[in-house]
This record gives sequence, structure tokens and C-alpha cells, in this order.
Amino acid sequence: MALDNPTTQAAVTTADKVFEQILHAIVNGNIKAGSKISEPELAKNYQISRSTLREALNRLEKCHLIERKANVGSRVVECSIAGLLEIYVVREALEGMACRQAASNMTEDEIMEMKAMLKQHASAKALRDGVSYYQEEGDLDFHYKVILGSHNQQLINILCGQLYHLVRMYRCQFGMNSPRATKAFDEHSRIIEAIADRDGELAEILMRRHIAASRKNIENKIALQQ
Amino acid sequence: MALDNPTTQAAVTTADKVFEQILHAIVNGNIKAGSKISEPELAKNYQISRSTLREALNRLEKCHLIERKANVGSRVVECSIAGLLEIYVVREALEGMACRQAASNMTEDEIMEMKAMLKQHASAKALRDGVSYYQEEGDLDFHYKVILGSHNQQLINILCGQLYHLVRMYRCQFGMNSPRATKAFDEHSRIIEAIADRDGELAEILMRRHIAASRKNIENKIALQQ
DNA sequence: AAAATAAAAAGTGTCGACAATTTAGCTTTT
DNA sequence: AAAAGCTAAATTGTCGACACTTTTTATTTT
Repeated sequence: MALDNPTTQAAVTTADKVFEQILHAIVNGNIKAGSKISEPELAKNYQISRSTLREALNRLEKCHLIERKANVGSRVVECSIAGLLEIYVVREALEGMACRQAASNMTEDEIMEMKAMLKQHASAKALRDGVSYYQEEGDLDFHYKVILGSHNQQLINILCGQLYHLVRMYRCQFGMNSPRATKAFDEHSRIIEAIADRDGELAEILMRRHIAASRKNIENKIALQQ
Repeated sequence: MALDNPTTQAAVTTADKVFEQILHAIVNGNIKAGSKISEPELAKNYQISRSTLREALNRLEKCHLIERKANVGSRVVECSIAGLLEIYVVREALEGMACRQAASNMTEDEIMEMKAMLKQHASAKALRDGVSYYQEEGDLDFHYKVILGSHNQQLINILCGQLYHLVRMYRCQFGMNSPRATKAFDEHSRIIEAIADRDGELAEILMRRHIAASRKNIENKIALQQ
């Protein structure tokens, strides 16, 4: 699983470092979704004082990975189907717009970089063990690049700084929402084309379809199970 | 200026209360945009310890009202034209989607409530001193109701918990981005109609246009000044 | 006089202790 | 036996002090 997102900045303080450790523990499920967080216990685990642990918890709250109630404590967020679908709805809106902005704002260099990445993914897709690479880091790389290409700091913060932590958490723990490998690659190609053509309107439509397709894919799986 | 958003929960701890006070001070400019925040000074002002002040600062950071650098300190965010336009772009995407979801998810009661609100605004618009009411709380009320109507907790959190604090801050301090009173009212009416018709596609389009129109209004003003 | 260096002041990060609140377990009551 | 009330334990919130970093000021050097 891709561990970091492209906007993480160097962890200088100990609270930063512990934050990153707990972040990863939550994302890959070592600390279970929905579980209660005991400040004294965690502080002892990481061998820090409760104050700096609380500082770390504040950053986790900023990422929406834990929720806090006054005088009661913190819990790791739950992973539910409904929650996953909510995230897809937000992604459809935000990444669609990010894609539109990217078509206007990406530099030629950035676009070339994306094309190169796609080429690399194409070969990696064939080479590496089946589709696994493209199903994981490769897909995230693509989406991160588009988001950064928007050059809109608000979009970047919300998506990379918050939502994508949850995306990775769901991907790690649910498994059912990995990208549909074969189709996703083609869709990515067309999106890059639209960006390269500076066609923001089309780029947004394609990205929205791309994300909506994943969401519907999950909705179908759920419907079948019932 | 509408002081609170509909998702604020009761402030039980002293850090909560100080957070709210500083929030308001930043939003209406009593603490200036871009200014440095001195922890010892603020702690003395509010007569609390530095620890609980830092707790309050963490919440302000969550709202994107202050920014923090390790070992250096916190600053209130800057208000710039570019920043304002960025926010409009995000709002267009998120509120457009919220409006689409509202068309699916609002209860009949909620829709009736919105219609009643609009009627009240219509009379208030005529009565009160010109357009001022509708330019401020009235407009926010409408947008908040639509957002809540989406019944999507992620959307609600991002918009009410974060972005709208900035919206109110810009509105307070810039002034140039108040709603275009005469047109806004009609646009609101049509949006509610689309929601009542359960036409999510149209509702999204109308909301996006509504917000994009405000953004373009500002872009034009800027263009004229240069 | 300008630049570089060193010392001092101010500011942020971390710690351990105490206060206030919640939770758990026990006793009492019906 | 179930519910209510009470006591004790555990947990969270707040405080003041100390450690480390950054910034400012003063001094020296070129």
C-alpha cells in the first residue's frame, strides 16, 4: 500500500513522527476501525508523554481518521459501506473539478510527466505479477498527479490531506474498492488526453465517470450480496 | 454576520469556548488576516494556560483558519483574491454535488422548510433595510440548508466545518463577494424547485451556475480595476 | 559601513502532576 | 432479580515548568 501522499511534509517534531506511525497503523488496520483509543496506553506504547500524544491525535482528527468527544475520548472512525459510498460522492465532485482545473493549469512538463508515468504503468502492468501493481500504488499515483495538477491549494489540501487517507484505509481494509484494473487503465489514458488537449469540460466529465463507475461497481456487489 | 454554522456542537470544555472566541475574532478581522499568533500573548489575553490555548489553536487549524510551522508558530491565513477564487472553485464542485444529493435525499419536510424559508426571505427582502439581510444571513441559511439536505456527512463536514468559516471570513473582510442580491434570490428559487422535483441533475447544474456566477462577478471586478 | 559571529531573549515543543469528568463495580433498595 | 444510587478507579482536560529551537540584539571582524 502506498504509504504517503505527496503533500506530507517532513516530520520534524516527535508528535509528527508518532502521528505518522499511528496514521499507518490505522490505515492498515493494526489499530482497528471503530476501536477506542486510550491515551495513557498509546502514550506508553510510543514512549512519549500524554501531551505529545494528544498533539498527534489532533492531527489524526484533522485527517478525519479519529473522532473525539469531550471528556469521553477518541475512537478510530468506522468503515461502513455507507461511509465508503459517501467518500466516492465527494471524490466524484472534487476530483472532477480538480481534473477540469488541471486541464487549465498543468504545465507542459507536468503533462509530459503524467504521460511518462502512464507508459511506465502500462509496462509494469504487463510485467509485474498480474494487475496488482496497477491496482494499488499506480492508481493512487495517477490520481495524486491530477489533483496536484489542479494547482488549487484548497482542493489539494482536502483531497490529499484528508480524504485520501480514508481512501487508503478503506482500500486496505475492505478490499472491494480497488480499481477495476483493466478498464481503469484505459480511462486514465483518455483523461490524460483530455488534459493534454486542454479540454477541461471533457476532462471533468471523464474523471467523474471514472469515479462514478467505481462507486457503481461497489453498489452492484452489495446489491448482489443481498 | 451569521456567527455560527449549523454543525457547531456545544462547547463544553474551556478550549472549546476559547476556540469559538478566537474563531469569531479571526472571522470578523479583530485578529488580522496574515498576522502572527503569539501563544503566550493569547493565553494571557484569554486567561488560560498555553496548553489549552494550543488545544484551541489545533481546532482553528482544522478549520484552515490558521497555519502552523513546526518550531516557528502559527499565522492567521491570508485573504487574497487568488485564495477567494480557489474557494469558489471548491464550492462549485462540492455544493453542486450537495445539491444533487439533496434532490435525492431531502425529506419532504426538509423541502417544505426550505420553501418556507424562501418565502420568509422574500418578505424580509422587501421589508428590511434594502437588500442587506438577504445579502448576509439569508444567503448563508439557504446554502447551509442545501448542504445539510445532502445527508452526506463528508460533504457536510468539509463545507460547514471548514470551508464556510473561510467563506464568512472573506465576506466579512473583503466585502466584494456578497451575494448579488437581486439575481441570487431568483436563482435560489429555481434551485429549490429542482430539488422539490427530485431532479438532481438540474439541481446540480443550477447550483454550479449560481456559484460560478458569483465567482465570475468577482473576476470581472478585478479585471476592471486593472 | 557591511557582513559575520556570538550571546541573549523570546517562542515553541515536551513533560509530569493535579483537577474534573466519566466509567465500572459494588451495595442498597424495591 | 432488576433498577437505582453510591463509591472507587480510570480517563480526559488543564496547568506550570523545563528543554530545545528560532529570532533578535550586540559585538566583532573585514
